[in-house]
Amino acid sequence: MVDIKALRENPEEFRNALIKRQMPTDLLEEILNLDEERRRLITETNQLRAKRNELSREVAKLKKSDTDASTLIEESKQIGERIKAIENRLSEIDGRVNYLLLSFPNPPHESVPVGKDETENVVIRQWGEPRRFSFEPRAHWDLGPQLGMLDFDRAAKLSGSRFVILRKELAQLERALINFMLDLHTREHGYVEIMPPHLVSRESITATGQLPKFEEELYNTQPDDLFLIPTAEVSLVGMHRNEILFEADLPLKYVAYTPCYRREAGSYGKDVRGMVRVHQFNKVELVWFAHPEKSYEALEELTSHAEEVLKRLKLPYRVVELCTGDLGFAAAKTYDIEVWLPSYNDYKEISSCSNTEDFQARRGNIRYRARDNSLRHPHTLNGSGLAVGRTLIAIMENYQTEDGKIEIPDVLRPYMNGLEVIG
RNA sequence: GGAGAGGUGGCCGAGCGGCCUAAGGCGCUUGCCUGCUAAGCAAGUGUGGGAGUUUUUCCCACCGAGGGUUCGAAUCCCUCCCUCUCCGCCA
Repeated sequence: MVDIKALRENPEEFRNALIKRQMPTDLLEEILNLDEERRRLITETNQLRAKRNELSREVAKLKKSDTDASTLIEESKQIGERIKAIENRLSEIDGRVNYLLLSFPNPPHESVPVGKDETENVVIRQWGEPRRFSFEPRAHWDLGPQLGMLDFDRAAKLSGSRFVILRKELAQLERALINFMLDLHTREHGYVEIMPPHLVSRESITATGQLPKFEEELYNTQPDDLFLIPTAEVSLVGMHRNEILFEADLPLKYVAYTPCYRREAGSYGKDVRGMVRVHQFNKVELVWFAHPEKSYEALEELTSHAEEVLKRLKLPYRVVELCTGDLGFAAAKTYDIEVWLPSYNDYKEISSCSNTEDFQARRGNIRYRARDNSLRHPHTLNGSGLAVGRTLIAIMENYQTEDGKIEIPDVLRPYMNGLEVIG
């Protein structure tokens, strides 16, 4: 959530933020108009309340001295009615302003390249070389079923399209990847491992920014109105909702493995084959609560932690900085990590690392007590470390052999009982 | 699902119609003292909002959430949410 005070004092900056994001600016104008009316009405009710409080004190005095106070009481009553009338209008405005503020995207950081869409993202660095195959490489959606280890048909029977069943060594490899990633981040990168709930309340998921604007992307459960998390970021950030942290404890670094559930409502034509885009996938997620002055260093560090997974798996990747037009709603700055996929003959997103600055902390009322005793919002960062399903795809396709088998990357063999090849 | 208890500042906890401008303690900050640390002593320390000033300030709201009663609510009434204990069911 943006800071209404900052918005009021510097509307031009926020208007530019919307323009850079290729978004209409009408919600900004509406907020400014309502905010002005709101402040006028607040001033008015404050004055009326002050008057009423004064009358009340006098009534108390008169009653003590057994004097008639009916005139004052009558006046006080009338003031009460006026207050109520204004309050009705005020709560209407509050509701609307709040909704608009919750719908306002995070302004991009000044370092973010301005651009209209994903074609203007900037490649920052590249690691490894795509493998040159001496044969025609198979796509994972051919290779998996051939091995009898990916089953899209039965998954569709169970749940519909965009679901997948893993079998045998491929299921085991998915589990190995999860453990490998968790071990790396907890043992070498200093993260605290969390196993959080996958069902969260409306309030929790509003804090991270998925609500109120993107409800159609979420699975909602009734009658409890709980949401299946689209990413563990929701649970990890939400953990500290309405809390006051200690400055000395920052940064807090969490890692969690969870499944992620996404309706993929707007993506009917995209990635229709295979398990690149499915409604349920596993992910290991990294989240930081960082000191505001150190959050951009933190973003570099977090991104490097995600990259380290790919380096150890020896999977070629590149890091892309998203331009303003492609930036997610809650992010001030984002690096996407893209892994090489032979089936796409291109790099494909496998991690997205973002600094949301105080955007989520504000929405979630997460603060910390600074050394001078003041309260401030920490910055929150999140990144996949990594999307497990897509990592599995990358291994299948990049490590495949001519006879349709899959070599197991060295670092995963201890997690596979020493197995070297699948198939 | 049933019965009971409870939700008050960063934390613990008192208050149960106007003297609450929320006691007291812990913690935290600063200073003093001090081989270091700890202890001790002193002072300070709630949040949010509005108006003004940009140094000093004034006003309003907030005691789980929302309604209600009242001239006036942390305090009384209603609804809801959450936590804990016990019972039932259950992996």
